[in-house]
Amino acid sequence: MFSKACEYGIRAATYIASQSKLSRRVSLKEIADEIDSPVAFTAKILQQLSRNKIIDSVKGASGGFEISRSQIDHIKLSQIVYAIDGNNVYVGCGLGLKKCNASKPCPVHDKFVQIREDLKNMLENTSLDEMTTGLEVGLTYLKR
Amino acid sequence: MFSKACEYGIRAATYIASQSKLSRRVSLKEIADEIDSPVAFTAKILQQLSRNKIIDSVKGASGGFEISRSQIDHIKLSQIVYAIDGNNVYVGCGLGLKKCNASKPCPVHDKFVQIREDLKNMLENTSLDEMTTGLEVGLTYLKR
DNA sequence: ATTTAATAGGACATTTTTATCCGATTTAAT
DNA sequence: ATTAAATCGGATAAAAATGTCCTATTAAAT
Repeated sequence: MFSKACEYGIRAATYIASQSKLSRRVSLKEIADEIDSPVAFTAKILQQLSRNKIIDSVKGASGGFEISRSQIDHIKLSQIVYAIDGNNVYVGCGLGLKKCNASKPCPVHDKFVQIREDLKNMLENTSLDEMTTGLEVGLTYLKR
Repeated sequence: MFSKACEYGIRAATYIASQSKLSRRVSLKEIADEIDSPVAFTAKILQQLSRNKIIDSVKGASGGFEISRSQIDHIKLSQIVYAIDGNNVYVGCGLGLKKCNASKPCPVHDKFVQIREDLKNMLENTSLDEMTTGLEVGLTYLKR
C-alpha cells in the first residue's frame, strides 16, 4: 500500500505528536527506538517531513523534533503520505496504465476508483491527534 | 497497490482470457504487445501463472498460452494477485507492524481492515470473464 | 530426420528502494 | 571559547524489484 519510508513517516509523526502533547521534544534516536525503525533511514524521512512543514526540527544540543499543538489537530495522514509517496496511492491506475481514466478505462477502473476514494477519504479525515488517542491509554501501538 | 509484475499478470491473464473465448491461443510476443509490457519480464510472469494453474502453456511450434473456457468463469483476480504478490495486499499492517492485530493494533488498524476487506471482496468477486466483457466491445483497454 | 517456432529456465544487468556512514553545521551548557 | 549533543546533507552500500539475454527443451510441419 505505502512504501516503507511512508510507513515509518506516519509512525514517526504519530510518536512525535504524542510526545509534543506532553511538551516533550524528542530526538531522532528516541523516535527510531520507539517506532522500531532504522535510525539513519528515519533521519532522512524526518528531513522530508520537516521540509514539508509537517514536523518542526530544532538543531543543536537539546534539539530534536516536535509538532506544535495547533498543528497536531489539523495535520492529516493524507499530508504525510503525499509528502513521502506523492499522490500515486490514490490516483494511479490499479493495473498500471499510464492514461487510465473514465473515458478510456482499464477493466477495473470503476472498482478501483471506489476503493481509492475510500482510502483517500480515510487519510484525509484522520488527524495526527486522532492517531495519538489510543497510544496514550495503551490501546494502540507503534512497534512490532 | 500491486507490484508491476502483478499488474502485468492481471493484464496478461485478461488478454489471454479474451482471446481464449475466441478459441485463439496466443504467443508471448503477442501478449506483451497487446498489454504493452516488456517481453522477457512478461515471460517470467506467465511462467508463474502457469505453475499456479491459472493459465495453460503449450510448448513447441504453434504453442502459446490459453485458458480453458470453464476456468475463465471461475478464476478470480484474487487468485492472480495471490500467485504473484502473495497475500500481503490484504493482510499486512498499513503501518508495517509485523504483529498488528485486533488485540495489539496500530492506530489505524480498524480503518485499514475496512479498506483491505473491500479490496479483498472486490478481487474475490471479479472473475476473468468479467474482466473481458468490456474489452470485447471496446469499452475498456489493457494498454496506455 | 531436420527445421522452425514456440515456451522454460538459469544467469546476468539495471533501476529503485531501503539502509548506512561520516563530516558539516547548529546550539545549549560549561 | 570550548565542548557536547543534536540535526543536515552528501556519498555510499545493500537489497529488492524490474528487466534482459541466452541456451535448452518441446512439438508441429516439412
